[in-house]
Amino acid sequence: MPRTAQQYENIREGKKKLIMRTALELFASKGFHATTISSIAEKAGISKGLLYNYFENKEDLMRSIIYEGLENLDKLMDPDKDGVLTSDEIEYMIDRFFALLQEDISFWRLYFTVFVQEPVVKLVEIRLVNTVKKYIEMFEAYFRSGGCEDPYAEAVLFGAMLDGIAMNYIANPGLFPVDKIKKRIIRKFK
Amino acid sequence: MPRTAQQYENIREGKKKLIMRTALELFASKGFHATTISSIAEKAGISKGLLYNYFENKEDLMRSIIYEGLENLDKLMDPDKDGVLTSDEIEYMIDRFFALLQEDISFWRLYFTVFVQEPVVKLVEIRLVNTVKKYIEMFEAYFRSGGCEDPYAEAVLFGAMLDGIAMNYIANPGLFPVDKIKKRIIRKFK
Amino acid sequence: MPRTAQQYENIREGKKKLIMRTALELFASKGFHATTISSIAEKAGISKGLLYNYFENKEDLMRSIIYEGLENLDKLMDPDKDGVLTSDEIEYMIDRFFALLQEDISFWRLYFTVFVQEPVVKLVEIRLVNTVKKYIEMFEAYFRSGGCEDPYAEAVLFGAMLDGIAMNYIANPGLFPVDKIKKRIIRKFK
Amino acid sequence: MPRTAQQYENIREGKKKLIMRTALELFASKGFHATTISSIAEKAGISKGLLYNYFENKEDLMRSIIYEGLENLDKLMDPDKDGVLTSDEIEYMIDRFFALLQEDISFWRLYFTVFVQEPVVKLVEIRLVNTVKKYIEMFEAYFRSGGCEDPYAEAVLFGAMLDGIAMNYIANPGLFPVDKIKKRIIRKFK
DNA sequence: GATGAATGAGTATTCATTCAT
DNA sequence: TATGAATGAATACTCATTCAT
Repeated sequence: MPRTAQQYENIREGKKKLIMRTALELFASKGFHATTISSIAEKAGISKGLLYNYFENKEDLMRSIIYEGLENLDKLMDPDKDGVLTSDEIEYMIDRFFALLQEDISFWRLYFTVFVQEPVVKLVEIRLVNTVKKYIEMFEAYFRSGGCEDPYAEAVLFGAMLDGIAMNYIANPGLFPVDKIKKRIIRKFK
Repeated sequence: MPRTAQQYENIREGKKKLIMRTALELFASKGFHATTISSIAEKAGISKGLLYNYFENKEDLMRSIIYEGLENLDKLMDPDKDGVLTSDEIEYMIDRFFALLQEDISFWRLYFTVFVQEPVVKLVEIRLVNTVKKYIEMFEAYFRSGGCEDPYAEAVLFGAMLDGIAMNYIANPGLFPVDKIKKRIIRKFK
Repeated sequence: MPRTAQQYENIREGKKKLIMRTALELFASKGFHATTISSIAEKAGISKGLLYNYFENKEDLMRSIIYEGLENLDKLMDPDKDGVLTSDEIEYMIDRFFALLQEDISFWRLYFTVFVQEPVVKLVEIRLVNTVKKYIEMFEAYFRSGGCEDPYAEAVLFGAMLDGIAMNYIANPGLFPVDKIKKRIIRKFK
Repeated sequence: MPRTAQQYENIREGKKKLIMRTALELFASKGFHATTISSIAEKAGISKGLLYNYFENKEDLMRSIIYEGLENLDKLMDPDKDGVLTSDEIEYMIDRFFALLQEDISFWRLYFTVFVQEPVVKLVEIRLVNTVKKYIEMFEAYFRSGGCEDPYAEAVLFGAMLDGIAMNYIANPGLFPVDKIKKRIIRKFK
């Protein structure tokens, strides 16, 4: 008597998450190329072969992780989904941004790995560019409504600053003065 | 025959520069792991074996490139070597920063590769942290002399912003509004 | 309940045939090694596990297919089972040979795969050699009764020719002039 | 002081031949898929890595072997290169055919492996079809000049017979009555 | 009988590095 | 100094087979 379809689905879902989480941590700490499939499997407590039951190959695994992360980002960062940020929403967003940064440093490390570095997976790059573009547009609208003279440049600068903060934070989480920086930003840009 | 020795030295120096320049471009465009020694040798027009006459191994080559880049950075960014930035000097520095960014995009790509991502070469990381620290200190002194209430946080924020700008620039050089951003920064921080 | 047992038996028999037929086609088109158990199961619409309820392993499946094919060959090619071919029987046999060739090209492809090439399954080879030997003996007796001076050589040549025809036919079924060849052979050897 | 270009060329040529000869024997006896790169390297007394200095991959190695074999066939089988066979030439050709068969049974085994079986290498197939076509045309011209009523069918039949003979020979070299068969063919077709 | 998740040994291929010339 | 043939350890990926359900 085989398992029911639902049972199989549950097994698959759990295992997939486990593999993705494990791989995320390793990719983030050692980099994509330096992380071996064997090490992922070992750390996840499964066989190498099983990994290929869930992901076509190493790149597919990487892509899946990034995609899921970007989806989470989308969900959490645009509260009312109207694409327009109020003054309170920008404060909330900055708050969420720092929270996410501290919650899941591994994802952000991977995010920058992809963003800056090697053309690891082209498909991811496209998705990434779109996400970035969407944020810039939201910021631009925000600064325009605030009467800024060059809202596009201000938006790009604001985005770059957030990137820079994230990057410096992940490079040295212990020494980075998160709270002070957060306050300064809110004061400066709200 | 001292001249002959000198000539040899010149040849060596020239070859070394050639290899480093070639490797820098490949590392920056394809990443450290994805760049093979063979491809460097081929692009530089030398044999694989010769490369090992000049560098101990692939990591040593990487490290040499980063070191040289950081030295150039040092030279160009602190004009009078007194570790103190005047208002004019900070404008000059910002100007130089953008100039360097546009002059040598490959180096910056590599810089971020190392900064954000994989612990490619530990020795480089130490050198990098020192450079960053020095800059932050200079910025801090500058903001303190300007009467800023929390000069350290402001310095970190300023540094992060420059990082973020550089990162976004190299991610998409054609679309990044360099000049507008430069103006805004000078106005904001001078 | 003997009927139920019989029904089970029928189900088993049907499934077994289904698997064998499916595997035959895949083995013939892609080769033994390049055909995966997964692909057989998928094409047959069953699970991988079930396949192992019917066959011990991949080789056993291969062997079963070849055995069954050779049995069919035996049945169809020696009408009166007396081991002696009359002139009419040889015409009938040639006719049957071409009919089988056209009916089941997949089996013949597999047959030659085993015959010529890799020692895929040793057990099959023995069975194969016996079948071939039996045919040669029949041919030899036929040519001897016809007064041929070297009936053994003639029989081997005749057998080789049939093999060669089959091989060329399966290599290029569309272009091979089956009917003309058949006529020529009957004229030549009857 | 590096070796001269000629020295390198000699080394490469010798090594390439060694690898091809070794691989031919293994491919022929065990089949393409069942032969591992490791086993080829080991038998040839070289490292696995070196093999990839000479051939792009396993398929490229296979293709190279078949190509070279077909070129040898071309050289040996059409003495005066005019594409026309005289009565003496066909006798010579048959003679050469049997000589080649006995000289290099490994190549023929491989030849049939490719001919009959798995679509190992598509490029080889095209080359093979062309070779076969050329022979058939030569035979057809020969039978036409001899006044045969259906020279094309006769040519195909003749080609098929040679194939069948080769196939039966390699399947069982010790038992196959080579000389008797050769005589019969010459008598029948000259 | 039937399922498909799980295993792990096996394989092709890559590439930094060495070294004889 | 310079070359490139040679090595071998490392790695992604495959697939026949098992087994809990």
